[in-house]
Amino acid sequence: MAKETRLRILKAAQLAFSEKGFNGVSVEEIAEMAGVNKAVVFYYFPSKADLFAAVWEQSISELEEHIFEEIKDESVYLKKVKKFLKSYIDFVRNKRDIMKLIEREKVGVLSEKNDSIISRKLKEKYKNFVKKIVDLLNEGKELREIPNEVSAEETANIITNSIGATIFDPNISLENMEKIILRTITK
Amino acid sequence: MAKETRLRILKAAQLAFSEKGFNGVSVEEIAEMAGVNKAVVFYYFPSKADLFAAVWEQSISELEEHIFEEIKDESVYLKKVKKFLKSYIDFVRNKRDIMKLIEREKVGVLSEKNDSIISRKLKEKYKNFVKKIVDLLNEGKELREIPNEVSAEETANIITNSIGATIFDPNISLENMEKIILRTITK
DNA sequence: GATTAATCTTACCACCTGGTTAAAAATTAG
DNA sequence: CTAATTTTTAACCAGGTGGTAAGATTAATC
Repeated sequence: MAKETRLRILKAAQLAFSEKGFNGVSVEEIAEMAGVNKAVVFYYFPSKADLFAAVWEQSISELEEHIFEEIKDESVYLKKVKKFLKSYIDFVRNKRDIMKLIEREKVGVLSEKNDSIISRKLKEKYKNFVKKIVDLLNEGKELREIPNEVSAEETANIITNSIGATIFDPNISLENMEKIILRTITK
Repeated sequence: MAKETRLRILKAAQLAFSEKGFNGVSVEEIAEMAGVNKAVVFYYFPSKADLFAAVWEQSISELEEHIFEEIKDESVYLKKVKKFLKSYIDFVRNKRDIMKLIEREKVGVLSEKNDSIISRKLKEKYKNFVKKIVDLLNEGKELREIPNEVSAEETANIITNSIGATIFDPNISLENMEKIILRTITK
């Protein structure tokens, strides 16, 4: 066992939180799923909230890396933005549990009420991800590929909030989503 | 007191659930907010889940009625769809707690694996609301005001998931959102 | 092989949870 | 005014919660 234990707990927590949400799952459940004793969880993570923080940061990172790694070599803007949407959709399809976690906990993370250092960091993490999309869109405006009346912040908001939500409605076609979004941002 | 007690509990629960989510709030908390004894809550609602169900159904109804009441007299399609967006935005602005509740619990309601009669009804309630938007959009396609390549289901998905989410980001301009959505659905 | 450090287990705790019960208070009906 | 009914109260319960303490086991260091 030894060193991979922490990772097993993280993975189990990711799945558990994605299925039942932070408040819907107990540390004992997570421990069972990871095949470890409950106290071991607290050995590796000071509290349930800290465990969640670790899961959140890792989940956003995975999404972020998956999307932006694939488009970084593309220099033709329109191709880049198309690749961006494709890889976003790809992530929703293949990493359903991570996407579900993000969708489920987004509200709790962004909800302004709690202002502890830990929750401010989680908020930051997510906002930073969105900002990268805003930057991508602004790049297109500078290149005159995206019309000026399409504001980047709001478009990024539309993209992030509507693509992820599709996992809760099996009838939604991601291809149609892609088509509509592309239609919206291009002339 | 007497008959209005039930309503006070409902209102308190609506606020409580919107702020902390179903699992994040206890029945005792709700009771305190409503100014009643905890047992009174169980006197009016058989269980916490039933209380939530009542809150959910009422919240969706309020949103639904607010939006569709205002547009039912409009016969010019483009005006109707513009009014629709305006009243949607109006609701987000003025009924923040209800919107927050819907945004927060949407995931839980839609992804509930347990197919109990109660949770199936909640899912149904929300899907029915979305369907009304789909119908509105399809009406526009029949009237040739909305292009065929803009699929109604996916557009409704975009609208419902992105407008509501704005409450968690104070920097998002609802007017810009409106502009973008209008741009998307019209030629 | 002994010492030290890292990891894991068992047992426990105080508190909170949704929910119940039986009786008291308030309201309504006769 | 009294009896029946509705509404509210306080006290309680069994099970679960996040979290802790102390010791046992394993692994690393000398």
